[in-house]
Amino acid sequence: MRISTKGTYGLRAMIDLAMHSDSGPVSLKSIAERQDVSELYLEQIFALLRKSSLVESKRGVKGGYYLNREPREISVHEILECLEGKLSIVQCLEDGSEACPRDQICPTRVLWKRINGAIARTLDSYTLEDLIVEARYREQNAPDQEGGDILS
Amino acid sequence: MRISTKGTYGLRAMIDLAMHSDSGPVSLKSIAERQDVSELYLEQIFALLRKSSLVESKRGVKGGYYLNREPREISVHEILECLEGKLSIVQCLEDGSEACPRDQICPTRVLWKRINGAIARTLDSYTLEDLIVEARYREQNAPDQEGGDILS
DNA sequence: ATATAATCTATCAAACTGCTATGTTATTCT
DNA sequence: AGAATAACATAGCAGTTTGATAGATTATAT
Repeated sequence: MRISTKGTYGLRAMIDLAMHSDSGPVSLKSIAERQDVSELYLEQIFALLRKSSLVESKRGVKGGYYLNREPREISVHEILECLEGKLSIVQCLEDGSEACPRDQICPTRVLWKRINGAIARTLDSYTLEDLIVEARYREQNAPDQEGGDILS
Repeated sequence: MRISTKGTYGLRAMIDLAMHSDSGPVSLKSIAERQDVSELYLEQIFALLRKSSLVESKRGVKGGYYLNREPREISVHEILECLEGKLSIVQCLEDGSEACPRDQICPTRVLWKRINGAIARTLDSYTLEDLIVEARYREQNAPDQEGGDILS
């Protein structure tokens, strides 16, 4: 299964959320603005994150979302599985997939399992905190985009 | 990018082709029967394999396809890329994808690249020959399915 | 000549993706 | 109390992809 915008937006939103949660709940509106994605689409994404208890919410004015655990206690794997379902490079090894009649003789099954394993291991090795560190680093070292105003 | 049936059928078909190419070209009809997939669909798949020179063909009676190289000289990666295009877990790192305006600051990019790398490395480590060995092994050790006739 | 099998082009239904639209409910602030 | 804010819920929808099918043409062995 390829990771769709649901997963990529969601992960970026979680990083954004973590980086802006010093002063209470973070509204989807603010995340949507900073990340330049549809707020309505984010709503759907956060509905899933909430169901998996990765975030909690507070309604009304000054409301918004906040993380339910420390960033270093949240693996990227968890976030993506919550949004995309069990990740598998092929459909036949996916969660709800009906049993393949060829599974006993299929010579490619081993291969797909290895790839799924490699993906899972990579995702498990990253926590949300790791990505926050990465984000902060990039913030500092990014080419200055504000300066663009002057140059035309 | 998830690997679709195009890739999985194609890979299985290549294994099948390799295992039955002792006596000249192998027809798609025979592959389709053995692998239980649509012959017309296989045609589209083999059109791609031929364009990438992984197979060659001979028309007419006694015609069919044959491998252009030895199975151990053909990596699974090649076969799948030929059928699915450059494999990437996310669209933004895909081949024809337009440059992401956020690529300099995106904290998740590293992660996707790692996963793509892990997938590529796994696929590179398998040749068609490896899968043939796997297939022969499974052929021998599979639960006897012919016996089913007797038991109703 | 006939049967076989590749080759080519077009079409298509169903599913998925990436949204948008339209509300309703809860909470804070004035 | 009332207005503004923001989560929550459900429905719809255009565009793309997927997994084929259909029909016709060309090449080759017997």
